[in-house]
Amino acid sequence: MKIDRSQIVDAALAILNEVGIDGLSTRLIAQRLGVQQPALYWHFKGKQALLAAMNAEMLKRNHSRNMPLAGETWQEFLRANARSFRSALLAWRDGARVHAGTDVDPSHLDAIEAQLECLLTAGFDPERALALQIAIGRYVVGCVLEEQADTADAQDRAVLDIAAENHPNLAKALSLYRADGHEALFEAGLELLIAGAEAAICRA
Amino acid sequence: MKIDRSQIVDAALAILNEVGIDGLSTRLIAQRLGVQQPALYWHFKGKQALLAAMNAEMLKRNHSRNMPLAGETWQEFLRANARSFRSALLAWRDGARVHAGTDVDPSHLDAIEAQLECLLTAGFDPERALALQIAIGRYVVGCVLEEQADTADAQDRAVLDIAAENHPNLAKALSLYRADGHEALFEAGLELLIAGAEAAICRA
DNA sequence: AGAACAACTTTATCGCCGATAAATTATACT
DNA sequence: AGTATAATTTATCGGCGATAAAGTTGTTCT
Repeated sequence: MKIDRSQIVDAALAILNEVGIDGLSTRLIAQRLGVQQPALYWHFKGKQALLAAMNAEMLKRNHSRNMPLAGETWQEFLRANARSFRSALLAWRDGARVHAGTDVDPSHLDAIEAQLECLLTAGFDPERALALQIAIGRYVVGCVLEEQADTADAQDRAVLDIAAENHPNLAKALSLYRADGHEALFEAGLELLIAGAEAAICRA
Repeated sequence: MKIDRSQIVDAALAILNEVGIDGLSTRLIAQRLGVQQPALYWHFKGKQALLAAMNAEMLKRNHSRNMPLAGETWQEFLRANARSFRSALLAWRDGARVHAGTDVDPSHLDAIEAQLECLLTAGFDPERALALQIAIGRYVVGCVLEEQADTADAQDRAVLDIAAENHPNLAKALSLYRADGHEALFEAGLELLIAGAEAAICRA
């Protein structure tokens, strides 16, 4: 059987969804491809390189909104961009853990350049523009990481409920948290960042 | 040799700083304690439980600003709290990776309650107060995670420099990024979140 | 045709890992 | 002294990422 890099990445992503990143082994991937495990090492230097390729493929498939559109305000673009990034990480099990710990992908530099351009045109100075972009990126990764790590079962939730009985503020907030879910929480933080940027640009 | 949980956690944290989380093995910890590896399993159900204890100890030792002080504005407290949290994660190698993937520590519920109280007094509704706290927490984790993952050597930096030659905005931003460093970047994002919260509360 | 070479996979093996079971020793209490 | 409980040791399991070396396949040059 002859295989190439893209087949390996495809198989690895499929298995990632089935067993999660902790269960993702080179042996499992090779088995799926009908090949012996060391064969993968001809195509990838090591597992780290494979994870980097998986990350790139994840983003390529789902992170579509990485360039500003004509006529789009910077706020609209930042929202769309952040949501697109989040979706891409959420689209695969443990996507955020796959992404974290990969280096900057040089193929995205064009997009970064265009994004900066959009912010500079809006009146940000280069320092603030970069800080804003990086802050949103790190916020997104932090959010998805916790969202995908959230394995709280009924028992865990009960423990929190009992603890909350003596913490009225927490109890109130907790019920809102559960009703709204991860997405509303993500959006709320995203709006904080954008509103903060608006305030900063008005002050400038 | 007789050991207890706190000795194990101490040894594990020391070794964490020496070899990083990927090199942290139960055998290494046991060796340091002059004990056989399965001995650890009497004190901890598994490695996950040990990591949770390490996380708790990390925060206990360094995350001191987790309660609002009398007379402190909510902005001042949020800043101090976020910086304290960040310092605690930075204080050990791969601290953010240790922290990510641990569940909410019930022993911190009192602090969370007091923090919410502080924000509610300032005029936030419970939903926004919780969202603000969570957003800051996730932002901090995202920041430290990338900061500690940043192993870019001279060669990586050179690759970025070359790529930046065709990307003037990126080049400008990059030089600022390198001059200011991780801390300034962290502070900039933190100020965005707080400014956004100020805007939200004024609108309410 | 046949040799040389490169591309790719297999077989075999290394040293490590987390975890469990069962036997063993230490400690504390009566 | 004797017994229960706490704690550790020995032995072992299955699985992991990685490497070395041998084998296979297909192409190219003469």
